[in-house]
Amino acid sequence: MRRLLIEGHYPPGSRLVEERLASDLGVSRTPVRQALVRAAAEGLVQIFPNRGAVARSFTIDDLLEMYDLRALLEGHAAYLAAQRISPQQLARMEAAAAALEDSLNQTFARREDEVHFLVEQNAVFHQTIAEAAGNQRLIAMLNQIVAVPLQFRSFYWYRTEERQISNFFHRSILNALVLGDGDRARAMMREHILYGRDVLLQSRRAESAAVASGEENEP
Amino acid sequence: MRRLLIEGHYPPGSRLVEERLASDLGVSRTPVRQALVRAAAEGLVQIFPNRGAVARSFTIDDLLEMYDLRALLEGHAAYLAAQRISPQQLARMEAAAAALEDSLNQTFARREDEVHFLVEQNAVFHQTIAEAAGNQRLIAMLNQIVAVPLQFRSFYWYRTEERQISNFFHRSILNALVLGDGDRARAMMREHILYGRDVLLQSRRAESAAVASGEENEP
DNA sequence: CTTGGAAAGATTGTATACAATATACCAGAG
DNA sequence: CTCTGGTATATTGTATACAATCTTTCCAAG
Repeated sequence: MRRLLIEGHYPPGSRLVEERLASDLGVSRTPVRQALVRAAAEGLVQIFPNRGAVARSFTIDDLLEMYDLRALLEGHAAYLAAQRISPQQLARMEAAAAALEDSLNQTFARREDEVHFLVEQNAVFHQTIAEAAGNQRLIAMLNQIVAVPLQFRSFYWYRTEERQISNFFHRSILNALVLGDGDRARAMMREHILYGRDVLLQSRRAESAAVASGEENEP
Repeated sequence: MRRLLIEGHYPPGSRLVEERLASDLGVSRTPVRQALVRAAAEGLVQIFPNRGAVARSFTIDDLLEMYDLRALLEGHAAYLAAQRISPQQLARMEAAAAALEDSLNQTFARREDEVHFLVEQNAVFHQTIAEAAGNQRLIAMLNQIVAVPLQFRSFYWYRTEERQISNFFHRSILNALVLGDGDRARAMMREHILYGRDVLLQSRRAESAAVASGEENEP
């Protein structure tokens, strides 16, 4: 809920003074505090006793940790889904995969709209698998992990080549699920996520290097 | 923190009225609310908007879900630990395993003390592996999952045969870690946990049956 | 006897006030 | 000029008061 506000608006590492948040949101400190406690439990902010909260910043190691767990959990979800997924759920995934493919030939009014659409359809694809796995706690854990890198990975959706590879993985996973082959579904899902991780890290490293060198020789 | 209070004191499914908790703990509603929000984020209680919180009750299916995830996560932790564990950590695990073995021949003043000791040493063994895996988020996730069934599994520690088998698994895991064999460590950890699951479920089912049949033909 | 609805009671959600704690700033001594 | 100590300010932690919402009860009509 407040997650969206925190993710986008407040830069990582910045102090979150309760009174300021309260006036920003037009409420008093009480509900703000609750939201902070909750966000802290989800790992989005850190609360230091008597010293307030800061928007949690994520290092490269943090991202590695999260992607490692995501590969494990989503791989497992895909494995379980292969035995239990319903025709309706398969249809929804099929539609999402097709939408992601079609979008390569579509043109959007604004780049933001396009990214938003891609993130949305991708979420449908992955959430349907988690749902089909039929483990509520698994879903909850994935929600915690998947949400975090969203603030970074927008760039991911800008490059055509990565999108094509991503689409290919989606089709492979879908195919394995249709065949009920849990092992293949898991393997493909793992690769899909670890590939996404590598793209993200490559980009982050390039970014850091650009910043380090002064960031003025860019095209 | 409040977790301990909730686990032991308030029966699952009971309403947690804020004012009552406040007077029980000698504080006002404000900190109680925060604790409830936090506990809800951790899955220990459920909060229904405008209708208050209830101590979450866990069905057999919930336990199956948790053990499934625990096998996945701890198995993964054991796999990672095989490559990274330090001699100090191995020594700590060795000591815990030995303590669990020795306790079979020891006699305790009270049964409660014995169970407490066993749970403690077992926690050291498992937490050291999670720690050696070197993934903070993995540790956090395991803490959430492992804590919950503690309210049920005390019975587990009463039977000699199960304890011997559990000790055997501990030795197998330890041996695999010493050899740096991640695959074996993962396989043994998975079996260890799934065996624990089966024992727990068997007991729960027997319990339900006893309740259903009137619970008066018991020795 | 059952059912609909309104009022009373109980409980949660929010705002505000005050106390406790940490941080920043300034003065004075070394 | 630097370091130490104290005071002032800012911010968090808690308590209490009030508003919003839900639940229960009771009464009347069918």
